[in-house]
Amino acid sequence: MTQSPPLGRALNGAQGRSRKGAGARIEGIDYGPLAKWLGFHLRMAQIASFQAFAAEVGEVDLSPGRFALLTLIGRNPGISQTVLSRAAGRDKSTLTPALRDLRKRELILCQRLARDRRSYHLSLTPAGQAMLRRLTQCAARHEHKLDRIVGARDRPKLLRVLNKIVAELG
Amino acid sequence: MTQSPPLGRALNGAQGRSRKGAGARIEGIDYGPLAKWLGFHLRMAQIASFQAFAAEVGEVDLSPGRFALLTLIGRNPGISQTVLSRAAGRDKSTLTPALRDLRKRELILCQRLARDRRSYHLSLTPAGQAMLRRLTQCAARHEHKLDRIVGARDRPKLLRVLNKIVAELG
DNA sequence: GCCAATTGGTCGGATATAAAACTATCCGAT
DNA sequence: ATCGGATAGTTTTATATCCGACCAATTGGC
Repeated sequence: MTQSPPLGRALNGAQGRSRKGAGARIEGIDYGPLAKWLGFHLRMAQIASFQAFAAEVGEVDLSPGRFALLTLIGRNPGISQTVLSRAAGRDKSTLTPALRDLRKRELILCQRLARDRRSYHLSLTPAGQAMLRRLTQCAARHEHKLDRIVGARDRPKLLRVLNKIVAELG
Repeated sequence: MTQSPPLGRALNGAQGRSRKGAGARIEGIDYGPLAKWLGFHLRMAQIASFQAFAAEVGEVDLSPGRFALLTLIGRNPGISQTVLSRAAGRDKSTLTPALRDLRKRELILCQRLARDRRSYHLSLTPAGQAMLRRLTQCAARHEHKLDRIVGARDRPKLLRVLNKIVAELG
């Protein structure tokens, strides 16, 4: 048995921050049933979105995946790693190296509380908050691009459908 | 600078075949701006879809990523690795181990033609065609699930939007 | 024809991810 | 109070992926 991608995987996640290939459909290729399958197109759209986001972030040296973590920690100070992993849709073991990196960069705080010394309480440092603000602006530009593509009218519907997929498949 | 995901991220593709966590939104968590961002939801939906597909495939020991490759090769016999990689939205270097595995399992044929001895002409073996048929049935079941979630009415629209994202961001 | 540029594929290095096994801690029942 | 099960994180192992560097074959300009 193997992994995925990341998809995705995902979207952001396990994919790279490539700017090269990948994206548009290729001329002269018969996609067969793939052309009609939502799963395949979800994957392709996620990859494209991820790459575009990475390009938007650009010089700021923080991957989209880390950005999602920062946002969730910023919004939920005191969150634990396990809950964070589920919120971000990743395995808890994945977070160990990611959070270690964020901690090393002084972007987050990992506090062991006396109350329960198994878990950590995660929170942002001031530097983390500043980084989050900066990235949030990049993300807003990226979302603006997507808005132009999707259209303001269809956007809420798209969000609803994606949510439904996540909720009912999970 | 880092990679992604896979998507997938993959996406998929680049994601794993997990069946565990990941999927539904978590109670009591404030997603903040993430809740409104298409990029994030694309990622989450792709991960959920990927995992559901992996569960559907189940005992058949072939990952969703390999399945996309088989489909594309089956539909485009004689395709080269580079074209295949772009069609599948992955880097060409990624295909080297994947195709080696498919070849070892006798599912595909890699022929060097005298015409241009750099490239391979890829095609399915009879076993590959049988495997593809089997997986196509799994995929159909998976798509049927998605159909129930998305609704037959909205499905074409969703496909169109996802396509547009891929086309215009690429 | 010859050499530079291009193209197809592979390799090595780095990161992301998941699953399973493990450690440490906590909690509940007896 | 103690022991067994549950919970939080980490580690280990295995894939997947990207990117840049590389090699081989082809092609085009001269």
